[in-house]
Amino acid sequence: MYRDKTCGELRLADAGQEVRLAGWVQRIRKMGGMTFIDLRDRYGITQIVFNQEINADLCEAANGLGREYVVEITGKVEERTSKNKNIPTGEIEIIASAVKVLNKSDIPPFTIEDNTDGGDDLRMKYRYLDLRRPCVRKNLELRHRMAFEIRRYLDSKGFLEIETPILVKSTPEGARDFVVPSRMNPGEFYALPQSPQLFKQLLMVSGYDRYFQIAKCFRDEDLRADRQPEFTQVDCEMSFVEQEDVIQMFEGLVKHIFKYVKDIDFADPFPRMTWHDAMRLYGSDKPDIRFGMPFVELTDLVKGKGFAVMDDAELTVGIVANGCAAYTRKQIDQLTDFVKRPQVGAKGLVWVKVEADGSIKSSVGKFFDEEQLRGWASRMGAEAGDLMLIMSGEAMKTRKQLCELRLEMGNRLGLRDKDVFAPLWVVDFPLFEWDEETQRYYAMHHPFTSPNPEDIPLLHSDTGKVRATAYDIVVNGTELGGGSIRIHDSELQDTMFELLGFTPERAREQFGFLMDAFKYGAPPHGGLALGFDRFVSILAGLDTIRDVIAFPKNNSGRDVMNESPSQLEPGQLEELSLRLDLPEK
RNA sequence: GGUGCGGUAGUUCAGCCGGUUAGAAUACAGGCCUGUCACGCCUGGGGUCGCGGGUUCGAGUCCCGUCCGCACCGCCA
Repeated sequence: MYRDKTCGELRLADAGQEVRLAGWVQRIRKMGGMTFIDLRDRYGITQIVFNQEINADLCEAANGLGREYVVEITGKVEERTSKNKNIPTGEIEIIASAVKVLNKSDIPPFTIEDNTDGGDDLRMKYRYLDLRRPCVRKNLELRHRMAFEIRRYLDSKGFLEIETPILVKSTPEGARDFVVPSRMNPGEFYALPQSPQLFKQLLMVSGYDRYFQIAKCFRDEDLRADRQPEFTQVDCEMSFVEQEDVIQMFEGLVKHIFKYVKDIDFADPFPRMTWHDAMRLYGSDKPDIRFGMPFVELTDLVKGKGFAVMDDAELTVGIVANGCAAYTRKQIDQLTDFVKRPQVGAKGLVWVKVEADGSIKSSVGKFFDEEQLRGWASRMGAEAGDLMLIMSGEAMKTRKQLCELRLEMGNRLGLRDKDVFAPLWVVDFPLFEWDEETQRYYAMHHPFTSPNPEDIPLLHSDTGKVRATAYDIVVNGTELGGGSIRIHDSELQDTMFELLGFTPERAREQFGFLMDAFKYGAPPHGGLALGFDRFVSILAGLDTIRDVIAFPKNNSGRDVMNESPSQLEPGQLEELSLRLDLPEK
């Protein structure tokens, strides 16, 4: 052993002990006659002292150390004469009697501390150094503790963790697959799983009525701050359950983890909102309900007054920003620019101020008289000092645009506190989504999602209206997870495939094994998957999941540390019977 | 595929309306300093201004292209 204590554990009570520590040199402070070294490991920092008068050679050796050298220190724990209250070991220091350099280090390209001088790009290139920083380490520690506690909790509820394959069959539905060529089966490919969906349903057929897995999933789509091509889900499935049972079970898990990590108690059940209400009131299927500012529709009030924008619009809808009537022209212009950005894509923004003295000012005074505008204010509940922000256009688009504006106003008004958590179940999702381009229905969730039993008669007559037995759990505007009750009846499954435009042959080719399995006594079942990376990042108060993943990919799906993806040797391609056909540059 | 922002010292950045030898902080090296803990003070080294082309008497600065990074839209059942 190179050490008998860590750099984080020694306290005043240990004074007098002879100890051996090992770690990295965080910082050297040379005072002339004496030298201080901050020695760092995973557990903390301990100050080592060298004194010219006591041991000149040793002090000289300490002066020769550099940042991030790996050293073994032997010495005696002593009470400090001047204590440092900022660190747990700040009451003691080690009077060194021996120093052994276990390894030297080049000068690191950035400083190894929470307030590093390194940019994101550089930190990713030297991720192994970045991971030495306490704030990054804490995120991975949190991730570990959450994974551990989720396993413990689900185990206590009788769930079995069962691993499912990583090399699976490619399916055309859903996200793009990552594919892996099969050497032994030339011209054929595996896919990496987008989720263990089909396997967990098969496990239900097999009678493993409570399954879970902390599973790596893969999707070959473009990245975002909260989207990586490989990510982790807490994937679960239960048999003999209805929607309510699944919601109860995983609300329990989420509450437990909030209590465990944050010591937050949610006394009441999480609120629930239908998908329809979420879209109507917040313009999003994952509303951030840390703050109000719900949408209020004005379509009927604004038509026929000669304002073409609103006359022609399918929907006119607004929000009230409390206390923002004092916004300057410049501030309102900023909001207008915000919604006109290509990412939001609105044509413009109508505003109405109810001034502090009760008078009305607006950008549409030419078209609407004061009485009409007061009618808007009364419908929207705007009072003196409030600002109404109103948008018009095609219904779904306008809702999405106003949703962006609402979140922006939430940010501006400081209503999106990272330490406040507002979980929410969104239920009654539509089963199908119409796609204009291909002129067909797609499964909003996936093709195994069961319709709401009440809506089964509508399947053929009013397909778009059919509700799914599907539910999402949303926290602070982030989709934390989602699930559904699955179809366990092969006849209903056939109907689904038919409505989704699968020929029976194609359905059989893609999902034959599942359809076969369902012939042999499939129990009613359903489940849910939680985005584990997102869960950790929400609890860590981070905007990006990259900081809770040890070795994440960058914006272009590259690992800048090991420079993957990379080209193959020609021999490898040959072995796989593959030839490249790259476009000319 | 698209939009926006960025790329200047090891690092983080400043550099105006194009004009002398491209700066600061930090890191690094040397020196001084016996109670520091973001120690302090002095000195010093360090630049392919991402790359290519263009405009100009003159380009870090303007234009075009390209590469890279970040955020977002599309995409993500």
